[in-house]
Amino acid sequence: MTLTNNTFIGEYAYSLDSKGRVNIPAKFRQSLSDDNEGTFVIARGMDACVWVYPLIQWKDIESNLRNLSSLSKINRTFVRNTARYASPSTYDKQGRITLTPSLIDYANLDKDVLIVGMVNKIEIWNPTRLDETDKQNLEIDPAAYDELAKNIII
Amino acid sequence: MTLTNNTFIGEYAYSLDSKGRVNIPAKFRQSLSDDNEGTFVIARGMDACVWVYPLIQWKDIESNLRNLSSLSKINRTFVRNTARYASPSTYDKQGRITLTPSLIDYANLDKDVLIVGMVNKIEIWNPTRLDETDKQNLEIDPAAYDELAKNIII
DNA sequence: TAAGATTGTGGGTAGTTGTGGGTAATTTCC
DNA sequence: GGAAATTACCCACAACTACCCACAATCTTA
Repeated sequence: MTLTNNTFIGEYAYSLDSKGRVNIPAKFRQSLSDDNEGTFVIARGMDACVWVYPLIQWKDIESNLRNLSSLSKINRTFVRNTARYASPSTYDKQGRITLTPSLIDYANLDKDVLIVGMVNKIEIWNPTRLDETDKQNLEIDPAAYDELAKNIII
Repeated sequence: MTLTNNTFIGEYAYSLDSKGRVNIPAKFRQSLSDDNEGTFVIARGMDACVWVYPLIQWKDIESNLRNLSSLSKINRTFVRNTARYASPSTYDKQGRITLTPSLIDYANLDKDVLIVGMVNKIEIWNPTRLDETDKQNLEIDPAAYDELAKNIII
C-alpha cells in the first residue's frame, strides 16, 4: 500500500554491495510518481548520511537555490555545498541506485546500511553513525522539542 | 452500531500469530471511512505500545512533517524520530494487519495482545506492560488532572 | 431453537523483493 | 587508436510477503 506520492516513511536494513549499489525499498519505489522517471538525486546530508531526493523534489530545491543571490557570502557557500556533491542516479531493473565513492566516504558507509524514510526524502546511514547521532540528539533542548510537538498533534 | 467515522473506543483481547499479524476488531474496521482504503499506519507509541492510525489521520501528521525545513537540526531529529518507525499496513481479507518485527520488539508483544481504542487511534499492548503502566500512572500529579479539567468537559 | 452469517485464527502457495555475480557497452587514459 | 577501467544492463536464486482457503467459535435472525 502506498501513501502519498513521493513520500517515504519507515526504516530498512539493507546492504551496500561491492559495486556501490543499494536497494531502494520496494515501498519507496512504489510511492514514486512517474514524472521522476525512476531517478533520484543523491547528495550530502546535513548529518553524516546520504540524502536521496526524488528527481522532482530536487528540481524544487534547485529553483530555490536559484533564487539565492550570490552577493551574500553565506548564500554562495550554501549553494556551493549543496550543489557540489549532488548527482542524479537512476535505479536499475532490480531497484538499486549506485552511490558515488565520494558520498560513500562522506557518510562512512560499510556493507550494512540503514535506509530511513524522511517523508520528502530518504536517508542512507551507517547504523553506528546513526546511533551516535541519536545519542547526541538526546541533549537537544527539550523545550524546543515540546514547542514542535505542540503544533503537531500526534 | 458505529459512532463517528474513524473513531475507536473499547478494549479487545486478541492474539498475534506467528507471522506477526493481529486482527483489527470488526467494530474498528466498520468505523473506518472509505478514503482510508483499508489502510493503517503503525508506529511507535510514546508508551511501550504500538500506535495504529487510520491512513487519513496519518496523512495529516505527514503533511505537518513535510513543512519542517531540514536546515534546522531539531527539525531533522523530530522528522526522523517520527517517520522512522512508521509503516503503512493494509488489512487482509480476514481483517488483519501485519506488524513489523521492530515494532513487535519495541512494544514487547507476545501471543496475547490487548487492543485499546484511543478515539483517534488504536493502541496495541502487551497486557503485562499495560498493567505496569497503569500502576505508575496512579501516582500522577492531581494538579495535572486539574489542569486538564480546564480543557475538557467530562 | 435452529440455520445462517460473521468473526477470529491458523496455515499453504505463488508472486515479489533483496542480493550476488556475469557480460556487454561505454568511458578514460596513455 | 587501442588497452584498461568503469559503468550499465541482464540473469539467477533464496528469502520473504501478500493473497487465498479452511475451520471453529460466536453472534444474528427468522
